[in-house]
Amino acid sequence: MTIADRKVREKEELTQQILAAARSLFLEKGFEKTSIRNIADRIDYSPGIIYHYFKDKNEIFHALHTEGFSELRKKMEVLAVVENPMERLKAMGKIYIQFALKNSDIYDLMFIIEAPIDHVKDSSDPCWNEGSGAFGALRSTIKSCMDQGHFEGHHLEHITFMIWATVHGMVSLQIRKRTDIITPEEVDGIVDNGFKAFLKILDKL
Amino acid sequence: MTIADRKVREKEELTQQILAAARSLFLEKGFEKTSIRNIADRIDYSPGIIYHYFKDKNEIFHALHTEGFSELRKKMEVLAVVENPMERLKAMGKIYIQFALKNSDIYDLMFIIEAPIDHVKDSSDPCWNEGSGAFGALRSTIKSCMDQGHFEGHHLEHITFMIWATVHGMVSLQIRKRTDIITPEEVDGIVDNGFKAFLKILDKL
DNA sequence: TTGGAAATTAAACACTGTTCAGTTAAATTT
DNA sequence: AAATTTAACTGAACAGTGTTTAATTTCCAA
Repeated sequence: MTIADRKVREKEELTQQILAAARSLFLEKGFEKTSIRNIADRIDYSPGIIYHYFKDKNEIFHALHTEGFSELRKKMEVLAVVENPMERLKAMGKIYIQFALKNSDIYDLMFIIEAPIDHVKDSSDPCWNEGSGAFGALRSTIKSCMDQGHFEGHHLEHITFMIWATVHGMVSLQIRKRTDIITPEEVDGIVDNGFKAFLKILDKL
Repeated sequence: MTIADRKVREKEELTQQILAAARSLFLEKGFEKTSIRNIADRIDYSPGIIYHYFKDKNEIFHALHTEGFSELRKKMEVLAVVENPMERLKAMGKIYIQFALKNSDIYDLMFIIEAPIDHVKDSSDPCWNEGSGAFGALRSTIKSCMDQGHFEGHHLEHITFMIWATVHGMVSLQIRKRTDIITPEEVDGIVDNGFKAFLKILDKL
């Protein structure tokens, strides 16, 4: 089986090469402007080969999308040590913002870009799971907050969505350069300051 | 001058024709998938002619972008009658959400799409003005709220950004189809419910 | 009617994602 | 060792994109 094994390994290696090239090109130029030919050029193969490893450009998108979620989840894992759910919630926001602004192109892929994202609707995607996913962690943290008496009178799903949306709104306005105008003087800190204002509000709930 | 006048009129008419075709195609297929040739086909001209009326595709984008802002401003104008600033703020949110969800492609253009939007950074764009723009209205309404004692301890710019981001976050997640997963059972009402939760919070501030 | 300016076109350029008939090389069978 | 099958890979092609430009048509003024 050594030959078959090697073949499998080689195939896996080329898959990874394609993804690595796609990822780096994507970080340089963005998803839209990264072409199949760009990727092929970088790994010294012809454009056609990529279609033997991925159905189309969107499948590459999907692979990077999944990568992004598992990275975000990894960053969230360290928060397991924070016992106080309210403190944990705040820390999650901070980490989320950090992740989004430091990996804005991947965040773009995950939450902003429009794409034939059938798989995004796939609820079985692990990133959404209660146990393993980043969003499950958010929901269950907020649940714990409610168990402690916070967010009284609120529906779990609604408040979860609202909190997510607030943080997403801030970072996505920043990423898509819509913050420059409302506060032309202090663009850099606007997300941080907006988040601080949000925390001040959450503290009262 | 009648001939020169007619020429000017004709030129203006073709400009409007191009914009009308672009707008309708754009609403059908989205900005990215609307091509210069599509627009030219629809008005029975050759593709080249468009470049005599607009510098490039982005200038068409710009024109529609500006249109969108003046429409939003128009919808906001009716709120001048609402005396209570807190009530006015809530009504603004409702109208903003309505506008975004009913004109999601234009909203896309205004706040989500990535584009060489040099003009978006142009702070002189009337849509941002204190007096005439939609954002000025938001800011000054929140200022009035603060004058009445709301949002105590908050910085005007920060709370304005945060409130805007919250509403933007909700509609943009909806528009880009990221809501299906967190609440697969109730997608339709999630923005409304999230907004209601937000209002409940604002009421306490 | 003619000359020139303005409006419009057609063709080209360099790209894009994707497909597919071939070539090439390697593995299996005879 | 030779023949055959299988898989990997290529390169050219297709239909599309935004944009430029040389040529053409249209139209008005002298």
